[in-house]
Amino acid sequence: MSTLFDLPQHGSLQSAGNGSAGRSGPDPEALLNGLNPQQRDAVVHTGSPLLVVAGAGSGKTRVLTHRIAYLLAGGVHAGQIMAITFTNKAAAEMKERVVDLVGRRANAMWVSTFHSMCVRVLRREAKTLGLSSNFSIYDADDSRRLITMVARELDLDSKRYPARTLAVHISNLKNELLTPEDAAEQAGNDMERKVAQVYAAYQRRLVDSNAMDFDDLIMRTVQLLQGHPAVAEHYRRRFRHVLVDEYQDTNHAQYVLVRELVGTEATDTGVEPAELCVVGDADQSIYAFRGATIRNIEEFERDYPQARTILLEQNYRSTQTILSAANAVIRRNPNRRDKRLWSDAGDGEPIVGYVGDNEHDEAAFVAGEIDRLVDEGIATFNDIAVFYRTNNQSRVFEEVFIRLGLPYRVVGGVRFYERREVRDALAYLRVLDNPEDTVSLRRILNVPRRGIGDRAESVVAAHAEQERISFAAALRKAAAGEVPLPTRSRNAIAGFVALLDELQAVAAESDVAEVLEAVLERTGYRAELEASDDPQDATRVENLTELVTVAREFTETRAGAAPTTTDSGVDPSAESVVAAVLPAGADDEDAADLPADDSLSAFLERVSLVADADSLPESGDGVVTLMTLHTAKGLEFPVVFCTGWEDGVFPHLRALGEPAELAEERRLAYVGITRARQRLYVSRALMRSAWGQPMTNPASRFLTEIPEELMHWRRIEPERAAPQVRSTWGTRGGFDRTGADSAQAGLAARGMRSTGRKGWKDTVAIKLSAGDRVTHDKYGLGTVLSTEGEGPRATATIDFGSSGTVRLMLIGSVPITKL
DNA sequence: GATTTTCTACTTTTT
DNA sequence: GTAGAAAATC
Repeated sequence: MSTLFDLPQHGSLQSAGNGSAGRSGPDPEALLNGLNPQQRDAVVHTGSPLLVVAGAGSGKTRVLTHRIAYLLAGGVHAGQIMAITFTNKAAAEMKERVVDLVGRRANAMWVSTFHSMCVRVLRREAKTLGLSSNFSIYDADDSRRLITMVARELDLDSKRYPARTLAVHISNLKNELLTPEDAAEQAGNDMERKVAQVYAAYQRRLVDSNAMDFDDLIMRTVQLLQGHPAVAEHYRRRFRHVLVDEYQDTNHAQYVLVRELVGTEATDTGVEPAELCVVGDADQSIYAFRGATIRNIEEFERDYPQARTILLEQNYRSTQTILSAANAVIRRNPNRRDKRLWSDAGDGEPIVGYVGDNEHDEAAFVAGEIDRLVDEGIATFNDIAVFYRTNNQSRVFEEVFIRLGLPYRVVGGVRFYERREVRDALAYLRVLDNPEDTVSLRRILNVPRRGIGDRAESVVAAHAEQERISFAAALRKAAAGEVPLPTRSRNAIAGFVALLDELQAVAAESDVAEVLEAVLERTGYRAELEASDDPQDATRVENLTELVTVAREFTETRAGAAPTTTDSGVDPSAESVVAAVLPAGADDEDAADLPADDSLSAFLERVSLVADADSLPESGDGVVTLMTLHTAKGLEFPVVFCTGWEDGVFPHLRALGEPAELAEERRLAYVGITRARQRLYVSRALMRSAWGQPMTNPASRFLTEIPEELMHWRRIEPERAAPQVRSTWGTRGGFDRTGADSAQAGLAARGMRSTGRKGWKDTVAIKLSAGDRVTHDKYGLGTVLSTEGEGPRATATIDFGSSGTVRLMLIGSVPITKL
């Protein structure tokens, strides 16, 4: 069914690749075949910095890979090229495609994620920075644990200063390249002062543990380059071409890193700035919440005054109908550079809309429609994807799909490497690899239970602090009886220390899989799970077995004479987890810098940096793909179902009052719409249970932003608005009342609900102020714009989004709940 | 120190 | 509805 979209673009890629992959290198001109004029410009541009603004489906990857191939064909050595992506998958794909175009010599390029690239540099330059090259890499969970410990030691109220919040703040500071001292200096309120305090202690503890978190990897590389001109010059001399993908997702630290790598002017020794090419689309920036700043792409021309900008607006993916919808939605975002995607693929099918009574009805519609499309031969299961805003929305679909026997696969959710058992097992390995890794050590201290409780742990921790020794050292002293502890605790600790020594001995002479096996056996971890009658524990055992397989594959691949490509020797049917962990392109000239002789370190680094192991199903599995909108970025499907388009669900509740967040949600809608090639469905539900309670949600404002003429409504909201509901909550019918009347109606509804929850009196009066978010039994979700008057005369003007802006009296019992 | 119970707070998440 | 943490109890 994809014939409609088999445009010349796709064919020519193949021919350029196959025709020119010979040893002598491809003919540069052949690489331009089948490119449109803008793409061609981007490929051949030389000299000044280049920004390629690549709309969805405009052939961004083609431009990048062809540009690299073109450079290579023009005499640039592969070793002079650095290409940076955000995911390992994107890196592997890019390398593979360049290899297809120019052959194996492309393997000498550095194509990696920001983080891998930094690890590589940091390990190599460890001496310069005075750190040990076998540092551990802490992920978000490790770093949150460490922050919890630090906050507890500082006696912070864990309610007022939750570890999560502290972690976010510290991460933001690092993304802005601010040190603990900077943070302390500019702290303006209580939270910021505490954050600065925690940050300082946390950073000290990281260093003590010989560890870096993800943000450190970037920040410390920047510090390295800025603080050591000779090092910076070395890399600048070496990498003459730097390419950055998904530039809209870079944060400030990454932006500075790129600038330092490339250089802005010639060095004293005459090294000119490298050539920079960044590719991205501000409209697809959906990671601001992780620190990405759209500013970097918007201000590129200011950052690099010589820059040339090329716009790619021709889309090779979707029908014009789909693109028109995407354009119409994204146009509502303020302050954006206007960009209009167009296609010559024709209008295609209208966008199908559906309004379900509830989420089950919505899911049933989606399932039924999928069934029909496949039945009628319009699509295969593979062609179809279902998107939702949050992971928990997948459940309804799974239920219906199972009931109807539709094959599906949920992408994302709890990832393999985030599972408790996997992390526990890896923590053991990490302690064996880096005994100073306090977070991992404390994680496994009493896992499985061995009689070392909180009490004993804090005594040891306090002792470590007092004596200014590491936790590991204090633990050994405790085992030797040099720390005041009950005998029982002391014995337990002694047993644990002996166990670690024993495992250490195994680690010294075995490969990773064997060490892992020894850990699972000798700690009794596996035995405990096997003895359990909790069905979840059976899955845990399976996951651990899977982890052993991953380790074994890893060792085998490394042992086999220098693998040449990412996919060599990998059973295509093997779990994606395995594939993701295998060493990628280990045959470049720098392989010697890597911890090649130490398979444990190498394995741990791999699993830390390749956490997106549950990667996407390869096509051909014959399943429908279910995923969040975020996960969908970068993918495409012939048929796409965008579900849950309700204010409060999508856009998410938390974004309703914040213009910046709302804009990001809208970009998410844009991403979702533009994933579809031929058919797009958009649906919502009138009622949906959230947090155990049924909620009525108004239509998503994004839904109303799609021009009516592009839509074909399969089912719309019934005339009488909200349907009769027998539950103890909700409105009774959609009568068009005045504010006062609706307050009366709400009284009844509210009363019934309230008795069940917090009692009647609570609901009689409500205090609101501008910015508050509320739900109204009739109007749904809204944001308070302003309040007027006091006491019984108080009123509030509330923006209910698509339900309009309403002024309500706040007397008696308005059917309003403050969120 | 372990186990059970209660409470609470809920995005998205490339590394 | 549920997972993770804190508090209460054994």
